[in-house]
Amino acid sequence: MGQSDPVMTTVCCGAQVACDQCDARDLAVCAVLDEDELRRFSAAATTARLEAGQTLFHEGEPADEMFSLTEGMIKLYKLLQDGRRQITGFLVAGDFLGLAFGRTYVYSAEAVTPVRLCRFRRAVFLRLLEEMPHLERNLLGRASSELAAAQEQMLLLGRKTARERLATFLLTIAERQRRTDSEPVDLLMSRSDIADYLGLTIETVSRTLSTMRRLGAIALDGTSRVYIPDREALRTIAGVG
Amino acid sequence: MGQSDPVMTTVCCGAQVACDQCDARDLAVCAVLDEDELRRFSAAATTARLEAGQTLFHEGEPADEMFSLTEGMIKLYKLLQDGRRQITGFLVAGDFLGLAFGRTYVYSAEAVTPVRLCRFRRAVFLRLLEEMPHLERNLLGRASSELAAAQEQMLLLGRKTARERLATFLLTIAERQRRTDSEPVDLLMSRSDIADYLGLTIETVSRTLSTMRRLGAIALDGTSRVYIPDREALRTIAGVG
DNA sequence: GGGTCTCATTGACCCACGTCAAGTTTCATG
DNA sequence: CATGAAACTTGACGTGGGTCAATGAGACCC
Repeated sequence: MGQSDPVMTTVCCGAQVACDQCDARDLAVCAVLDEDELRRFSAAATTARLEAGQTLFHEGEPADEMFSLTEGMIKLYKLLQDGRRQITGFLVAGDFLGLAFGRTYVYSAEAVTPVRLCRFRRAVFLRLLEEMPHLERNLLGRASSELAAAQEQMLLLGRKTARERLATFLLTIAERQRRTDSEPVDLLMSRSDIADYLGLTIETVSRTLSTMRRLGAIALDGTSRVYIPDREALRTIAGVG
Repeated sequence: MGQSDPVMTTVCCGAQVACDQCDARDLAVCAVLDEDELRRFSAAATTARLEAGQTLFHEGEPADEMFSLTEGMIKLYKLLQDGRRQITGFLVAGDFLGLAFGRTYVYSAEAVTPVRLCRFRRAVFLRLLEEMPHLERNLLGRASSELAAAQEQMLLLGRKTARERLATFLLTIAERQRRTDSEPVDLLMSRSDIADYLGLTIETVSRTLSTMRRLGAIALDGTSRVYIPDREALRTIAGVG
């Protein structure tokens, strides 16, 4: 029980990660746990890694596991039978996924970049949830924020123009990366992912970004590095204060 | 403490409602409370009524109260400055609204039909939440389902055609009203509400319903009563199994 | 350095849905 | 049962963004 013992997760895929040197230690659900809780929590977890493009799980599969993302980016999406895809969110370090009280996953999850995650058996996690009220409160808070973000996205998908969608998207990413106006933003995901997130086609995304560049609202360095010289101007385009 | 005492909520607007004769008793969050908890819970609540069209709260206002809808229908929506509106959901008896860990409401809420609700001061409700783990679990389950519904709606708004949107909408309502194929479905909300929920215009909603009627996929009685002769056929149109 | 593969950009054209403008139905009210 | 007023439907037409196709730009590999 010495305070200096690193809390270790079970070895998996050759990757052994100590919670106290985990990038997401202060971002993820485990941030609300005390030392003893963290010990039990991490004992229940295994770690996993995925390469970019690998699938974590598919919509409709039995929801036997839940995950906490510690590194990298994951996209969540739903498909229609003919292949039309809607990306419902991009998750980053600290985000939790797979929480399902139903029996199956309601979306698919795929790595955008290489990722690391903590992995929990569903039943084990639900037991921990009952033992740790902090944890449950934290998850409720997360669910509540995600819901607010989902509603914001419905407004975007239902009522905004292509230009407003792109402006909103860039601002959201810029705020998430906490950069100043002069620093560039890294998109990480492809045009195809952006299109499927914003309810557009890759051509429209490309054209709209080009137009914004021509107008001086943004500058592009390569395909995924974006400079936003004046966020306030972009906010005006985004149609939201 | 006699078991036969009806649990009463505080009088408000002249409406006095006993929990044990409340329509939503088995649907709402209070369904998970034991008798003692219910007593404390209802002691913390007042009841309220709204006429159709009245606003419960506006996006951006301080989120000082939370509500449990016991009767009628409420719509949630967000606005852009120029008046474009996106309805993010229709709530019915048993649904909870106003849960916000942030300081302000992130959407507006307005009565579609006359409604009754239980009303809680935010601080009081959050205290009850800490005392009643069942309640917290129930809210987490609700938030989780709402999130799944929101993702389904993103798929609809981002990727479905007008016809698919209407078919999906009608099926969702039919399932919510738990009617058989031969019984009609009551829409309750206006074409304008349907349009703003599905990311369309009222003209497109009207035209699409007319086309579906001409094709025999639905029959209309007045403007808000819809017969669905063959749900499976509508499911095919909706583009989802 | 050249070949190839993938992803992004750009152009030409098209169509589903939006806009604008009449009708028409419904329903509340005297 | 008239009389509005609001809600809904229908038609004619316009357009934002989709589709299809060609071109360009990296990245990777031999």
